[in-house]
Parts: sequence; structure tokens; C-alpha cells
Amino acid sequence: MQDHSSPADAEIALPRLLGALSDPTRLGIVRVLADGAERGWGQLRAPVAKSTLSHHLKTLREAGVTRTRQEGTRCYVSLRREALDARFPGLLAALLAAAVADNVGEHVGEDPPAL
Amino acid sequence: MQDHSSPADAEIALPRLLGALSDPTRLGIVRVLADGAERGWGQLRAPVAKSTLSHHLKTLREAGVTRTRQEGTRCYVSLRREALDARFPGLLAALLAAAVADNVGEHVGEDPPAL
DNA sequence: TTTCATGTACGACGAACATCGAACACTGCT
DNA sequence: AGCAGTGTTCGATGTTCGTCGTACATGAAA
Repeated sequence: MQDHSSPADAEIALPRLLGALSDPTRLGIVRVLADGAERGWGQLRAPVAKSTLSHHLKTLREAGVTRTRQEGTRCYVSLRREALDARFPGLLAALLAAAVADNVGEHVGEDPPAL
Repeated sequence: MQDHSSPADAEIALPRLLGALSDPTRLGIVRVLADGAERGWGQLRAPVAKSTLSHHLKTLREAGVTRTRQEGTRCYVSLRREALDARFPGLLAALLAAAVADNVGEHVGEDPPAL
């Protein structure tokens, strides 16, 4: 459970970012994270196997879309909104609005925060 | 040389659009078309084989990014800016700005318009 | 230390993709 | 009719992707 590295702010590449966001499940994850709050990812609910979710999270992280923090045995994920906004102004907002308009990623939800 | 159909305005799907734009060559084509003017595609210069360019243009068209018009033996391509802006406000502009900022698609150029 | 929970790595599979060259089809000109 | 220009389609090939199940590693709790 290591190597939770993300690209440096300046190294987020556009094609990779768009590729990461071209999957409905990943777009759904981003929508859940859109409010800026961090989520533990047992909290994320998507209709895919655990290993598949792990893969999606890794893809998002490596594309620079999210950041992952480890605490004990669990991991928390959040959007890298500042970095994204700094590098590609307005893009994230437009993307999120588009996802909502297009109803993409509706199948991804979240459980209530851990008690 | 037929079947130059594009999806209806309302049917442009976000994941597909992003997938189409996750390739540097296609992003480069979009950058060339960004001024809204139509281009004959003998005019487009990309370091790929003719059939590959045809494939990319088809991908863009089927994702709803561009429109293709045939006139005699040649085809002309242009951005569907209105439809895109209507469906996903601000997205295209942010994407184009991002592509410029990230210097993506610089390898795609154009010849001067036919005399 | 044993056990449980959580996430990762690995191997596999089919599907989709980028790319090429070659063959085909259509249009227009001679 | 024949030819040249232009774009599409067709394999072929190698890569990447989404998905799964299983096995492994790590940290916490009993």
C-alpha cells in the first residue's frame, strides 16, 4: 500500500486528464468529490469490483485529478481543485457542469460519512 | 465517400467527447479549427498516414466535435462550436485555452488556403 | 499472535484504439 | 472512356483499457 504519488502541479498533462475523465465511472467519482471534501474510499459506491475501483482511483491520481492520502489502513481521496484551476482555468468547472447536464456518472454515489 | 453523419446536437455525449479529445493529434486538429473557419482536409497537416487522419476526423465527427461537408471530391471540416457551447457552456473555450497552455497538438498545422 | 479490514498487485480476458499500407470508390477533368 | 485526385474501408499489428478474481501486504483490534 504505497506509491500514492501524483504528478506535480505543472506536470498535469491535458490529454491524460481528458482520457481519465472519459470514463463514466471516473466522472462520477469526480462529481462526488466536487464539493471539495475528502472521502474515504470505502465510502465511494460504484457498481464495480473493488479492484476495478482501485484501478479507477489510480488512473485519476496518476492523471493529476485527485490526491490520495493514507491514514492507517484507509485511504482518503480528494479533488486537486487548486492545481487544476491554476493550470487550466475554468476547465474543471465547465467539466463538472457538463457532467451534470449530461447526467454522467449518476451511478456513482457515496455512503454517509463514517460514524 | 459517404456517411458523414454526426450525432444530433442533443446527443453529444460527454465521455465520448472527452475520449475524442484525449488524443494529442485530435486536439491539434481542434486547435487549428478553433477560429471557426472551415478547412479542406488536404489543408490539414499532421504527421500521420492519410488513413489515420481519416480515422481521427471520423472520431471527432462521431463524437460531435466537428462537422464534415462534402463538395465534389473534397471534404471540408469545421468545429461545431454552437452545438458544443449550447450543450456544455464554457467547456470548449476552457478546453482550447488548456490545450494552448499545455502546448498540446502543436504538431498539427495547416497549409495556406487553396488559391 | 491471530484475525479482520482495507487497499494494492498480478494475471487474464475481451474490447477498443492508433497506426500503417494497400485496395477500393467516387468525382471531375480531359 | 480513361485517368488523376481525394477520401474511405479493410486487414494486420501492437498497445491500452475496463473488468474481474485471486492473492498479497499492511495496520489495527482481539
